[in-house]
Amino acid sequence: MAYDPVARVRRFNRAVTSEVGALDTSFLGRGRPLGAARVLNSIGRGQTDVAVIRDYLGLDSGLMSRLLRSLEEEGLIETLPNPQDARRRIARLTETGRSEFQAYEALSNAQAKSFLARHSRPDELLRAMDIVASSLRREQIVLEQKDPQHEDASYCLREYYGELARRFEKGFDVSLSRDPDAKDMIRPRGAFLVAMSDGLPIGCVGLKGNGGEVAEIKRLWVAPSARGLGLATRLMTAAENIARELSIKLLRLDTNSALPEATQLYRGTGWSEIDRFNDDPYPDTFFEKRL
Amino acid sequence: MAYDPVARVRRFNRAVTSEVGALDTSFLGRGRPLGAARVLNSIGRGQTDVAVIRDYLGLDSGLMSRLLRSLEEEGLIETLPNPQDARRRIARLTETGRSEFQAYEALSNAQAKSFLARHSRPDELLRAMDIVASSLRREQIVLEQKDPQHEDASYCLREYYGELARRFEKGFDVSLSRDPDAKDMIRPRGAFLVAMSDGLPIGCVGLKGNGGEVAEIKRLWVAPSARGLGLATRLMTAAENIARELSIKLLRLDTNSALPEATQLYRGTGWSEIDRFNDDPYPDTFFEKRL
DNA sequence: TGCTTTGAATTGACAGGATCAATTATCTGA
DNA sequence: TCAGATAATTGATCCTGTCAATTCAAAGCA
Repeated sequence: MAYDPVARVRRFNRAVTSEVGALDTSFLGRGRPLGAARVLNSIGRGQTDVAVIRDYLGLDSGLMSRLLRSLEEEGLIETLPNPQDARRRIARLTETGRSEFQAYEALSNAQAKSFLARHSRPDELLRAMDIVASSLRREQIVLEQKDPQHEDASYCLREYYGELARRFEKGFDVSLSRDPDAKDMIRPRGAFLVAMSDGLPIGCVGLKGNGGEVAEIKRLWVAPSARGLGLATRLMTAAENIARELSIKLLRLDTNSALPEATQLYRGTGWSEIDRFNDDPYPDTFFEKRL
Repeated sequence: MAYDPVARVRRFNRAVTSEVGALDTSFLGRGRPLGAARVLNSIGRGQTDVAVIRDYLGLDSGLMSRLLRSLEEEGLIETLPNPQDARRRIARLTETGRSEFQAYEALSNAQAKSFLARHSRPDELLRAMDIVASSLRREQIVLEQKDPQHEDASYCLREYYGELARRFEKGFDVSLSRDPDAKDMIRPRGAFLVAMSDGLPIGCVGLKGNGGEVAEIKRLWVAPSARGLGLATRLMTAAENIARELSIKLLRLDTNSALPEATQLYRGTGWSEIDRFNDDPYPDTFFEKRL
């Protein structure tokens, strides 16, 4: 019944190759070749290390060097040797560069806004774009340890609570649940991992310890737009590895049968079901894993 | 609660610009620059008119000329003047060119397939890619008059019936409905329009006439991946214009209150609700519009 | 400490892609 | 029939991206 999947992927590829060309030339709107504009943008977005930018943009080192030189001649950036390693160089915007970067930002934002404004269901469109972007850049998803009160972490937690509220028959009220103390999810007692995809938080997991040999896995969540990429497994593996580093011998977790994909994940990755070990009103299924 | 929409659009843009670069170089896998490969592909996909290809790929005419020359030197294509207009040229594949094109096709298909295979929810991903592709190329959506029994038309109709079955409480059985005779939706009695987006049918509408001054609008459908682009309005306007060409004075249609977006569209575009005018078991709301 | 190896950035050389302007051939409409 | 418009080609030129050679600095090792 559905159209050939391969044809649909290729249609997508054609759409982006032809539209991204147009997107590129719009960067030329300020009279600067695309390469230079991309470098300027990376620096403006906070990258300072030349090698990191080169790597991120996939540029040849010779070309990178020339692009930096031309931006320098325009007075937009200045480069200086990295104090830690004098072979490397770091770049930063000058005052002029900062305002030029702001001009690009304004253009890009306006373009993005007008793209959304032309659509009468922007939420649907954004959801779709998130799915595609996460999938295209799945190799670039990085797991970062963050404070559970960090903005990215609390974004994930809010999304997680929202999803529980939708999926549990009786809803979900975090104040009735055994909300873990943030300190228990920070080293050395535990950890909190956030999966970041190009600046967007798309998943998280908490390792809640008490200094002893038993710890709990909490708050495993993957954004709907990032499901199917194996991210939950990756988060769990990373959390287990941190637990081993912290000399934890036994991990436990609770979950709810209204989240069958989670239960299935645990069963498939070496967890075994155990009896209830707390009086939290929400979970109905309990697991442990010996490390 | 949701992340800044503009940031999400820009994240998408970064994802495709960086991945499309990789996609480009993969085209180089056969030792031919991207431009030449794209031209070869367009010709292989059935485009013959050089100016049309140039326009579609957004190439400079000088560059296009050189690319054609190099493909000709490789023995992959031959060009000859357009018999209708000797200023223009048409291009077609030679036997060698055809097999080279097939090699590209095989590579592209394999790449698309492996992209999907890396995802454990390919249907979700495809749906998202369809939404994005339709939105990016909304300007390129064309409405074509087709026989209702044409493959693209019947694909739309099957999807349409499937959607009715899902949305009507009692389901939908086309054999119980007043299925219009295909001949009534072909000129000179009527017409059937299919909205095509780069080869994929994404919407349709039927104009069912009987040779007189009254006709009916039937089978208005827009693919879920193309909603929000104003396509339904565009299809309706086109159908009305064809009706005027056919000297039709009054249009009628029936619909169901389970499809509120349709009812809303009709109310907003000059249709007025009337009494039931047929005994079809499915519709419960009826409209007419004087042309 | 001196030596070798490795890594980062720069520079020159060069192939190829992209753009502009001029030219030729052809078509269209007055 | 002729002026103006359009399509393709060609030459000139600039820019981009790549390769290889060079310089300078860091890291590892005897």
